[in-house]
Parts: sequence; C-alpha cells; structure tokens
Amino acid sequence: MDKASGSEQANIYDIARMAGVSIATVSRVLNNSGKVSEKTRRKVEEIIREIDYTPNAFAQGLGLNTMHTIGILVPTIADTYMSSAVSYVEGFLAREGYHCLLSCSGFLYEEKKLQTEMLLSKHIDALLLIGSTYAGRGEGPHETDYIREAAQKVPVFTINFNIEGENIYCTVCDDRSAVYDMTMRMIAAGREKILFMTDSKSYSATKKLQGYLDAVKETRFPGGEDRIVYVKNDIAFVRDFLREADLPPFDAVISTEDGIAIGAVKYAAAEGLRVPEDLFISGYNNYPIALACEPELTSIDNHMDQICRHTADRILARLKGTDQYMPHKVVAPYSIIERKTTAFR
Amino acid sequence: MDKASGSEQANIYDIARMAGVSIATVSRVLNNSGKVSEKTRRKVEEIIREIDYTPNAFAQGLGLNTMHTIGILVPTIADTYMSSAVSYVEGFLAREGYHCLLSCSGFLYEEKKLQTEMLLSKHIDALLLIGSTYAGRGEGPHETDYIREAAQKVPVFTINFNIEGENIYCTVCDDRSAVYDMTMRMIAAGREKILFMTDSKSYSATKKLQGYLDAVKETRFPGGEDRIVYVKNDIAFVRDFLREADLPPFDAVISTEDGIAIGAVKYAAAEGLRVPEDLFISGYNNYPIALACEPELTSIDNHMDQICRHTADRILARLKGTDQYMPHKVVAPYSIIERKTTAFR
DNA sequence: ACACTGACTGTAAGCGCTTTCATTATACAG
DNA sequence: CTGTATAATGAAAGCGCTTACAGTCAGTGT
Repeated sequence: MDKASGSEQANIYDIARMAGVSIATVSRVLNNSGKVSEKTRRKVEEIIREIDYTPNAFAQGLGLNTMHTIGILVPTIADTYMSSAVSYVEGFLAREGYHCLLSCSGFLYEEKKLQTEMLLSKHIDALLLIGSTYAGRGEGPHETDYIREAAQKVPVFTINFNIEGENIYCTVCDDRSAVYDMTMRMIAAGREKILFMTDSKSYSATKKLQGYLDAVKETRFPGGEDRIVYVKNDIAFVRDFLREADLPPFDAVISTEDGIAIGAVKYAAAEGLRVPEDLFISGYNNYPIALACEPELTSIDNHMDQICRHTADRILARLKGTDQYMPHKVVAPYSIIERKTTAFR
Repeated sequence: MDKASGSEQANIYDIARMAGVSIATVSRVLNNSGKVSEKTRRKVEEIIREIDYTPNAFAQGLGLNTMHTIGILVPTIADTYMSSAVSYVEGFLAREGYHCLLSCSGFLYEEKKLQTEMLLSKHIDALLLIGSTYAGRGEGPHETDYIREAAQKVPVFTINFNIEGENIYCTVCDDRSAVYDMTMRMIAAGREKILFMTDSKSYSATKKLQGYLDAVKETRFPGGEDRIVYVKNDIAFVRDFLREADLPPFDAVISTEDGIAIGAVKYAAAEGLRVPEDLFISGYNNYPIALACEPELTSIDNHMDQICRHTADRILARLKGTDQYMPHKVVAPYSIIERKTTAFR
C-alpha cells in the first residue's frame, strides 16, 4: 500500500512534541476528558488543526474497546422496505457519531449466521437485524439460535420480527391488526370472498395471515385454506398466476406486498374486471409503487420512519447507558391508506 | 458495558498457553502466514475452535493497518438506484471478506465532505462513491476537492460520475449515448416534438441532456430550451405539472427517471391521450416500477449488476495489489428496453 | 516559613495483535 | 558423525492510543 507522500501519518507523539506536552495531555484534549488548562488545550487544538491530524481509529478502538459502529444485517438492501429502514436508521445514528457496517445475508440460515459472526468479529457496538427472519420454525435449524448467541456479546435490536431473549430488543409493526382491520373493512363493504395473497412465511407474513384468519373466523365469512395463496412477489408472475390458477371465485384481494397487489391489478385489467367495482385490492407497505399503479393502490403504511427513529433512540440509549427501563418488545401502529382500488363505506 | 459473563474475552495469550506454544505461532496459524508444522497447526486450531476464539479486530487492525472494510458513500440509500448498486457491490465484496461501512450524506456539499472525512477517519481501505455528485460546478465550492483529498489517503472509486484525479477510478454509464439513441429512435418513428424531462443537474443528468441535444441538433428537429423541463421526480407532481404548465405542443417525452415518465403516463391518462399513439414516453433505469405502470414503460437499462461487479473487481484488485493496468475511467453499455409506451419501427 | 490543597501534567503500563530476528530442532549430504 | 541448509518456534519490539498513578507547582491558611 503506497502512502501518498513520504511522510507517514502523524501520530499522537508528533503532535505532543510539537505542542510541547505529553501524549497523555494530547489524548485528554482529544477526548475532552480530565482536566487540561485552557491555554494548553488551545495550543494542542491549534497544532491538531494545523497538521490536520486524525487519531488512528484502530488504536483508539483498542483502547476504548469501541469504534462507534453498529452492525446492520438485512436479507437484502435491494428492496424498498429494507433500504428505507436502513436509510432512516443510518441517518439517526450518524447524527450521534455512529457508523453502520452493513451486511446483506440473503434469506438462508447458514448465510445469516455466518454474516452475523462476521459482523460480530468486527467488534460492533450493537447489532440491528431488520425483517424477514423466520419465526423460529421451518427452514433450517432453530432460526434464532445465533441471534441469542450474538446477544451475549452485544445488544441486539430487531425491526419487524420478534424474538425473545436476554439483551434483545424488538420493534415490530402491528401487522396482525393491520390486516385484520383491512379484512374487516372489506367485509363491512360487502365483500365476501376475499383472497389472501402472500409471498413468504416470514415472521411478519405469518402475523398478517393471522389477522386475515381472525377476521374471517370472527365474521364467519368464507375464506379458508383455499383462499390463501402463496406467490412470488413479482407483478407479472402474480398476474399470470391469477389467470391460470384454479381458484375459487373472489371479489377482493388482500396481499402482503404492494408488488403482489399490483399483479392483481394487472390481472383485473387483463380480464376486463373493474377495480374496485368487481374487485377490491389492497397492498402492503405503501411504497411509491402504489402510486404508480392505475388505479392507485390502497395500501397499509407502517410508518417506517417512526419505527426506525424509535429503534435508533433505543440503540443510542443503550450504548450511552442512558436507558432506564427498556421494554423487550415495542409494537408500532399502522395506517390504512385508502386509494382507488377499494371502496370502503 | 456489562460483559455477558465474568470471563473476559479470550485473547491470543490464552490460546497460546492452552496450546503450549507462543503467541507468535498462534498468530501464524491465524493468518496462515509463515511456516507452522502440521501438528502444531492442528492443535492450535482445535483450541481455537474449542473456546470459540475470535481475534480482536481492533488489535488486528492496528497491526495490519486494515480492517478489511470499504466505505460507501451515497446521497441516500432510500432509492432504487442506490440500493441496488450497494446491494451488488456489498455482495461481491463480502464474498472476499470485505465489509461495507455505509454512509448516507444527502446532496449537500458540506455534508458530503463531512461524511467523507468521517469515513476516512475509520481507516477504510477504499472509498466508493455512488452517483449524484455534481460535475464540479454549480452548487457549493468545488464539488470535488474533498474527493481528491480523500484519494490521497485511500483509493477512491466512483459509480456513475466521473472525476479526474490520481488514485481515482470511475465506472460510468453511457448515459449520453443512451438518450441519444432513444431520441433518434423516436425521431425515426416519426416524432418531432420531443419533451425532455429531468429532475436534476447531476453528472449523470447532464450527460443525458447532452444526448438529447446532440440528437436534436443532428436531425435539425425542433427541441430547444423550451422543450427541456426540470421537475421533481414525483409521479403526482409531474402529472399535475404537465397539465398546468405552459408548454409547447409535444408528441413524445424522454425522461431521466422512471418516476418522471410514469407521471407523464398519468398525465396522458388524465387528459385522455393514447399512449403510445398520441404520446411516446420513455423512462430511465428500468426499475420494477416500469412494469407496474400501465401501459408498461419503455425504459433504459444500465446493467447495474455488471457495473457493480466490475467496480468491485477493481476495488479488490487494487487492494490485493493484483491490479495490472487500471484505467481511470470505464464506460459501461446500456440497453433500451422497449415496452408499451413507445412504438419504434 | 510550612504543610496542605487542588489543578494540571507527565510517566509508564497496558490494550491484543503482527512481525522481525535470533534460536532451536530436524534433515540430509558428505 | 559432522557440518550445513532448512523448517519450526519463541522472545521481544512495536502499532497508536487510553488511563491509572505519581508527580509538580502555585496558591492557601496558619
């Protein structure tokens, strides 16, 4: 690695010498710790500015045992949900001098575990997991063991999936209630044959399904296993699927992703069905894409900004030790944004 | 900071003692460097596995002067373009053991500069800047001074904006040609009054505009300043803008963002114009949203995956010292994806 | 004049690892 | 056996910083 010039990066000894003080004093002004006379402080600060000195982060890390970075693990960042979450969190944390080490693990257990360990090996101050982890059953060995293990080393925070454990703090959306609410509104508007479409069995998707089932059960309207379908979150796929699959008749679609809902809109257009007259359609997440749709898509907004703000606050409070009582699980509210693909009362 | 248990994290001395060797030997097996007898290596590795030892990254960093992290600076990650780029790059780099320190700077000069310095202060091995920086003029003081400064400390890479300088390597899309091409095709299909819509004066947007101007100039078709409009990249905004603004007549729209193009599609729908019969519309970037649009949007794909792959390769080659000749600027190809909002010959 | 504060500053011992260099063990030709 | 090249190992000196602890020194009360 070729340094730019012959002069190596200056270190604390250099600036101590130049300021005519000891390295301890320099360190003190650097960290604003201990007592340093006004005069000395100014002198040291001047030199620091003059030669544009930046302390070596590794050495500082070694001494302080922190480099002010927090690890963020997402299945993928190429996804509106994840990227907006990361964006918010990064913003809030950066404001307090914390940087984010980002890792995209994909959805596989092994890979997630590996990436978690990689992240931990970099001595992060806290770990943030966003979305998608399965609810402890199904795919792979106990999905969450490595998370609990991680929590023994650093505080772990999650957004939108819940996992019990010491040193783990979760913020989840009230997905169940949101879908329950949506289903009830559709029923109240006279829809009886509601199709529930989802693309995964993630923690969040499971909660959504529960909301649907609860509503259907409560109102005794039809809607059983044959009205629950699993599809790819892909517009064209969903459109074709609805055309070709052998489904019971339906007059409404509730989906767990905006992309799926738009596929349904495309299907309706292809089949000459009127939306919302013949078919109600609702999405989830209220992405910009909901507005691109024609007619504009009714969706559920989970206020990602607030969730992230809250999570960032909790992380900071924990790291600075200013946390009082810290609940293990916080449930965030949602809003139903009605547009043109439904016609509630 | 409360450690999980009473036992502090094990260090290299512990495992040296347990294996009955010196720390030098342990370090050797850890780094696969130097000669270690097969027998010793196995013993040490066993102990390491047994007590689940992980070397302290800070100390390692101090010694090796690298922690295998590369800094990525984007204006925002909450954007399909940026997040897909980061996603690809992160994936390629992670595969080689490099982690990404992510920073979202926003679009302001001061903030970008600050974030760059923050990133550098964390001793990253390389800096990657994605998109958006202005072409060295306009907003703020010389937009790129801090980048050149950064390049004196670490190699700097950019995606989709060009900046000359020692130790700076750029990969840019051929935006000019893409728009030139698109414009020529529209002209060839008989369109004469082409509106060019953009939302920024970024490096990339400037190149796109140039492509439009070149084509218009070459064919001597109308299309001057009054057919170039600046708007917000927001569907509703564009739709309303087109309805209300006092624009010369137009039979085609070329835009620098899919979102803008979709706004134009919405405008056409609202005005009862047929697309593509009455109005050609093209977007840029070929986002998923282009498929959500009705009719589906013609767009330009810049093969982000390939660009990122290439950039990641260059970064790795540079860091590993396996780079031979490294061109300062690489221009990537594009594709025009024709869908239903245009009807080329 | 003296002990006694208390504010400031310096000395030096780490932090956990890498790496040079010297040393010891091993092997193999003569 | 001996000499010598070679492989394996260990001792110790950093890397650049933080911080406990031990001064130093002027100011204070007596």
